[in-house]
Amino acid sequence: MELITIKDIAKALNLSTSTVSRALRGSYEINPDTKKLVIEYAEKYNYRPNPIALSLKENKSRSIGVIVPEIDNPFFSQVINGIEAISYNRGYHVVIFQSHESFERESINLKHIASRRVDGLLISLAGETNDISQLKELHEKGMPIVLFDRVSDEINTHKVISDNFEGAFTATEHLIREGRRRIAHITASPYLSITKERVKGYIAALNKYEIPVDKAMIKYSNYSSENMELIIDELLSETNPPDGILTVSDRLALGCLATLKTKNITIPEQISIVGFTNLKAASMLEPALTTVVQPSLQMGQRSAELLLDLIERKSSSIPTTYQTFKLYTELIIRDSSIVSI
Amino acid sequence: MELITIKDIAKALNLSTSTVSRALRGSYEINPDTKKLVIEYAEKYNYRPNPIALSLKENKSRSIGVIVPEIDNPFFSQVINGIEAISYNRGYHVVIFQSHESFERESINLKHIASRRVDGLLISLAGETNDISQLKELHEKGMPIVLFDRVSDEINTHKVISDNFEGAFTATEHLIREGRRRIAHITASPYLSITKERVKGYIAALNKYEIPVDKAMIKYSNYSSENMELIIDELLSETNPPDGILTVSDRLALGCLATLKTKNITIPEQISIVGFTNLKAASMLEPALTTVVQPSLQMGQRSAELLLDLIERKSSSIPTTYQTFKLYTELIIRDSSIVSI
DNA sequence: AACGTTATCGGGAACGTTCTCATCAAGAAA
DNA sequence: TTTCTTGATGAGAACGTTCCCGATAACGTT
Repeated sequence: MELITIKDIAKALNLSTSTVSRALRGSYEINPDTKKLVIEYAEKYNYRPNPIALSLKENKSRSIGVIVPEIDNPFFSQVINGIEAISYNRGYHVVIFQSHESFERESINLKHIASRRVDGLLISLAGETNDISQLKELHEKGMPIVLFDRVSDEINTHKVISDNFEGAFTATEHLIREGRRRIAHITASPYLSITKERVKGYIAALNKYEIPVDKAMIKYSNYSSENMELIIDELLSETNPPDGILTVSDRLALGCLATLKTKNITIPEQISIVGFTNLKAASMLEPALTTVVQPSLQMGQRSAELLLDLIERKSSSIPTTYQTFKLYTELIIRDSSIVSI
Repeated sequence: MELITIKDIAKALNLSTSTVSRALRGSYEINPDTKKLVIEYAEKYNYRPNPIALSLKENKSRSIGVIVPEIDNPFFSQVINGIEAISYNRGYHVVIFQSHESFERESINLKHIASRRVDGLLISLAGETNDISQLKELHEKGMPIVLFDRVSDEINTHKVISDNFEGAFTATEHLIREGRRRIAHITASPYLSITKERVKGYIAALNKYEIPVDKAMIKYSNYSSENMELIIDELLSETNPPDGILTVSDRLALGCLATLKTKNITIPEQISIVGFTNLKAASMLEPALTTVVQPSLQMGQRSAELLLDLIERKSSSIPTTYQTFKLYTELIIRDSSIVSI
């Protein structure tokens, strides 16, 4: 029932714990006979080293923490998939935390992590988060941290992001080339890096085609559906309503689509839509949704690799120069944005 | 930079570790002045108890392991969401493992978990898994385990499942009432409990309406899309091809829909479709997909509650009688299965 | 004056490992 | 013979806590 320990083996075999420990890890200075004896006994009674004792001794847990806004979100669950794959291969465990877009919740999670049950941290900032001093402090205390997707300039460490500017630019340009001139942009929390970068890409595309930028066409949304209803209403009641919408995130794209449908607005005829989303069902939506897809799996893999390198390098105290890795997005054009024929 | 320990405090304040420890946990037998001194010092230098040391001492980690086939799957990510919510509230951490439907991978994960870095285990079996002796052994060794969704009769512990029989029965009956008489069933691995129960529900519905059961209409699939292509081809090349399909799981429903579309088969006219899926986009698919939705979030919550109760009861060694909790499914009827008007 | 209380505190074992130092016998070199 | 290697093993500290036992002083009781 209970797991056997090195002490138990030592007692049973009339050896010292030192000898057993060495025999188990195949030290050369142990008599082959003794070694065999110990190993066979360990085998027989299914000895497993206690990872917690190891952790205490070596002051590391071989596990990493991951804080995401929402696990039940295709983008993030794909990222976590990537993280898990790499971590698994390198012998680390993945401990999941959700911030639910809440600063307070994120803060509490960080506190847990600060009492280092984990060797490193992978985090994508919550929508509410405007102050990352706690994260910085943790980093300064020596915790290896890699930020992904929703990052911050205020902290100097590795970051892995999508090329949000390019993605938004290309998507907006596509809408323009399809003849749209009044393009709205529904995006997430204004604090988020992804938001800022995408807004920039959106504006840059408008500028390139000399289309005036109208602040009223840029809407910041949290993720509730009532909110989406409100936003769409606002946009439609403009004297000059939009003929195209660029939407950010899986949830917003879906919400936007649903809301427009209830209002019997034809897509793409009346309004074209492009989403930033990793929905696998995007091609089978009605209408098939044009989307900017992000390399979510790769983002998870890359982030995990960087973090684990950081963790393992830390011990050898090689100084590191931090970098920001930008992954390419891809615009997949489908019915929701094809007007011209 | 480094975290401070009780020893550090003791040294700095010229006290013993015992006193510091007691002061920190507010023991009555400590002089209020001393207590105040210690607490202020701890506060100032941001003392955090080392959870690993606690774990070693108390022989528990305050974290639970979760093994799911695939985290990047709406159903499971919703379940994990529920698990995380409960665990968070009760002060436990969630460690994620994926089996990728592979028995070997599941087995390796179980091995990791066996060297108990976790206090309990939540698991949904892999599609390949036919032999759960390892899981049973782990359970017999005293590891609290709760199975969810994909369970097994061979192990006696708490289980949380959807009413798969009822779900499949209702869905099949719905197709029959819509006039379908030749109903195929595309399902998952034959080893899985969910598969067996749903097949039973499907057959029971056919029996009720005295429709003959044709083994050729029941297809077991893994999750690759080539496989789906093959299955659909087989079904269509029957002398008596199906006019309705009941599909299990998010992935299969989506794959089935996509494949039928490429073959230009009209839904629901030529073939009606009902999926077992938790896709949020189901209502916006083309056509809107009739689905049996499972209470995934609740399943996660319930499972976590049961497991944590088990863990905390274990210490007081109150004997437990194990139960299987069945959660209700809901059939949401949409365009993909409505023929009659 | 001898003893019991009470209030505070310290010593040290224990959790499971690893690792640094011994220790000790046997054989080799002087 | 004496000293030096070499091979094989054990003792014990350390990682950070908690907790069981004392220990010590300052009192109060007889």
